[in-house]
Amino acid sequence: MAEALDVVRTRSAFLVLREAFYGATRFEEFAQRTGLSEPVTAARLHELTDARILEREPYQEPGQRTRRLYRLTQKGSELLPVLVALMQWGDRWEQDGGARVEIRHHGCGAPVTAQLRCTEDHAVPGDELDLAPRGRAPRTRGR
Amino acid sequence: MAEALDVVRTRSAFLVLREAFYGATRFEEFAQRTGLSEPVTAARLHELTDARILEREPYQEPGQRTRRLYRLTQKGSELLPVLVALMQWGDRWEQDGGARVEIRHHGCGAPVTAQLRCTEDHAVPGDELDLAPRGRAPRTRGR
DNA sequence: AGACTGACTTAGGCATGTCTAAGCCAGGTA
DNA sequence: TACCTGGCTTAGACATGCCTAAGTCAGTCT
Repeated sequence: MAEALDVVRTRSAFLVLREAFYGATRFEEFAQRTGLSEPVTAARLHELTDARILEREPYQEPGQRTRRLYRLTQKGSELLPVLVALMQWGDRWEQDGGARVEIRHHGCGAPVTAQLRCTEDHAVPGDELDLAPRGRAPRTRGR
Repeated sequence: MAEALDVVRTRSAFLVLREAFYGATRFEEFAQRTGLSEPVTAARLHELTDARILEREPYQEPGQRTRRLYRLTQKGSELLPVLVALMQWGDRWEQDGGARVEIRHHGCGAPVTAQLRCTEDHAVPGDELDLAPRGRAPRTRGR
């Protein structure tokens, strides 16, 4: 899980990723929205691109020079449940201020949450979960 | 979401939290399993306790002095979907080595995943999601 | 009483993350 | 041609994260 951790570990990487999900594509968009300095923004965009979480593509607006935009790859998009789960938890438990983000199903408009399901499609509460790390006895946690 | 980020941000905090889910309760268990040094382990346990993600409780084994054990609070337990989503992504995309953790439904034995669902109980793929940030992130330069 | 042990704390140091300030470069505009 | 602008890179400094080594302290065992 080392790489997964790296992606979310630093504040800056997380913010860049979050803005990618919100729809940022240009360098300056990332820098402004995240509030990060330009060097850090550049470094994170490179790292995320190297990790194939973002990809770069040249584009050109009329009367403008060619530029590069950054967009999420498939691998990057699949981090969405992590982000959603984090936001959800923050909204529920964080003291200062309520929800900052609305997450809704585009089709039906209903709010979206990240939840645990088994492949038999049962909703799985925390105390019905077996977490079995390599080599150790399974333990049930929760509540 | 600042606090949610803090919880997962540093490597050490994440590892401590992960071991709490795996079932660690004693100081030395945390230190050994995470591989963190004692000072860092102590600092993270304190911070997580202050954040009410863990709670301490004195206990005593026969013939032993009283000790404290650390366990997840309700608030802490609800971080589980975040962890599961991260592990799942890591197992799917990480190069070196396959799945390190098995996550199963205790009742039926089926593997568990974190997935996005709306309150109408539709499974929500990434491209059917409306992410609408309410109010832009303030520029927080200078920490 | 004195040694032992688990659970920490303190001190000091290197590595990493982030910042500001300044510079560079390519392409379009005047 | 010279200038301007977006998109970076470089340099230097400070803050934080993590480490090792060593010390402290409360209770148990002999």
